[in-house]
Amino acid sequence: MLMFPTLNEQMDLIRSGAVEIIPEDELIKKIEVSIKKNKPLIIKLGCDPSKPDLHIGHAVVLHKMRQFQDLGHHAILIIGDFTGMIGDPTGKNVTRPHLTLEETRINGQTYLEQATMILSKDRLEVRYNSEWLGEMSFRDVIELSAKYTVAQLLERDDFNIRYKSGQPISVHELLYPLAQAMDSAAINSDVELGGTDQKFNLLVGREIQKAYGTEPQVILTMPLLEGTDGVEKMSKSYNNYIAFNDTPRDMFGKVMSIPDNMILRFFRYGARGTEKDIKEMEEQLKSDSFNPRDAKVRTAKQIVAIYHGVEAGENALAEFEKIFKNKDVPDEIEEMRLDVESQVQPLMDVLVLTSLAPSKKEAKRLIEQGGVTVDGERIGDFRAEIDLSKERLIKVGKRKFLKVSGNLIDKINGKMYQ
RNA sequence: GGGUAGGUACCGAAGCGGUUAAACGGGGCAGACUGUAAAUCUGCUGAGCUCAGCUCUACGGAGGUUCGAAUCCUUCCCUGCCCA
Repeated sequence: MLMFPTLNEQMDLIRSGAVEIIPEDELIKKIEVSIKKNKPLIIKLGCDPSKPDLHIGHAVVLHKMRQFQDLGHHAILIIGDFTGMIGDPTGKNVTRPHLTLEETRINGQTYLEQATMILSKDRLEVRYNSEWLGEMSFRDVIELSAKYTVAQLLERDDFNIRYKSGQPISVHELLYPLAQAMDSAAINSDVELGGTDQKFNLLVGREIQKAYGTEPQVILTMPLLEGTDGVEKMSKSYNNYIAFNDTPRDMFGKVMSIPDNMILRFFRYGARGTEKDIKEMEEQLKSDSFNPRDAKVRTAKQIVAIYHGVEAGENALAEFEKIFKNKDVPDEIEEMRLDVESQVQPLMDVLVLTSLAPSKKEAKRLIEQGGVTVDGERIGDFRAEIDLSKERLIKVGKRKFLKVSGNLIDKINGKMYQ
């Protein structure tokens, strides 16, 4: 038999880090009923499978979902395979390309794999919204859209801005919030989680649930974590993200690159810092004798540990110190063998063939700017050649390392020598 | 349906017949510096080559005028706004 923590215990944990809970008293009531009837709440989190690469910004809300699971509630992850075909309006004036159902399905699977790095697999249900949205007839859609008005939809900030500034809004984009709201009605969610940018959509869910005669969900919003630049929100398009699938080394380095004033935020929302630890770090950062770098290291280690384990966090730290403090080379460097007709190759070509540079022009620039090192020796002449008969260590910029060697092949019949 | 304003490189935005691979800003990359992959400063930022030079591709698409077009003309596509 399940035992739920007390109301206060639940609320303390649920409130921590949340921006808004609307309306909070309804949540309290729901939890009270849940404890009394010993019945878990249904917690909804929708995800957009058009972008299957999760980053730490997405993690904020997943961590919250996990807390609900730990409290004994039932998590439903909705993969928006159907809505993915529409694409959530991003506020950008470009309407995004639509994906096919198959594509969104594949992405959804990838998404799930990553999400379960944070979510528990117990008390987790995964639903695809094509299940109900795909079944709706045009009549159903009209019925649904009759329950909401254009003016209400235009209240949404990004619609509003686009409308006022004369940028296009397609009708299907307007329909998106309604589709998402339909999900809530379909699964009877008690609580829906989302980033603060989702507030509008989440609230529409309440209205639509009421319109279909079910108890409205409570919405809980989490902040949007800024990216490594500390300015824009974390997003792939700003290239300021830390992906779940980043290597420990990259993850660590990226955390180390955040501005000092972001340390606490990353610690709380990215590293899952407890209230107690956050307080402690806050005090430390206030003291002059404390080096903010140490707080960053702690945050970085903890974040790496979530995705790669504690040991990986320690190793990443060691590597980082090696590369940047001691300007040394990392322990593990990727190796690559190139098929060549001659062991002596122009360095520029090698850079392009190994994808260290995207084009020969770019390779030339890198060399001329002194960004390329072979076996520790800086090469300044873009015409330089490199002998690949033994393994060479090429370094491009501060943090790209590659061991390259040549693999002689016969041009005529493609046979390998060696 | 009528009128009108637009569509420029990764993004924003100049240019409105030649000296424009296209000002400026952001972003990105490299170098110096640093606790730091932060901040700051400097440089670079379409591609290929027999590389202080040459060639090709590029200003929504397709044609045309011209010695020469992102810039002028025709036409098509896309978008905003106003009127109906």
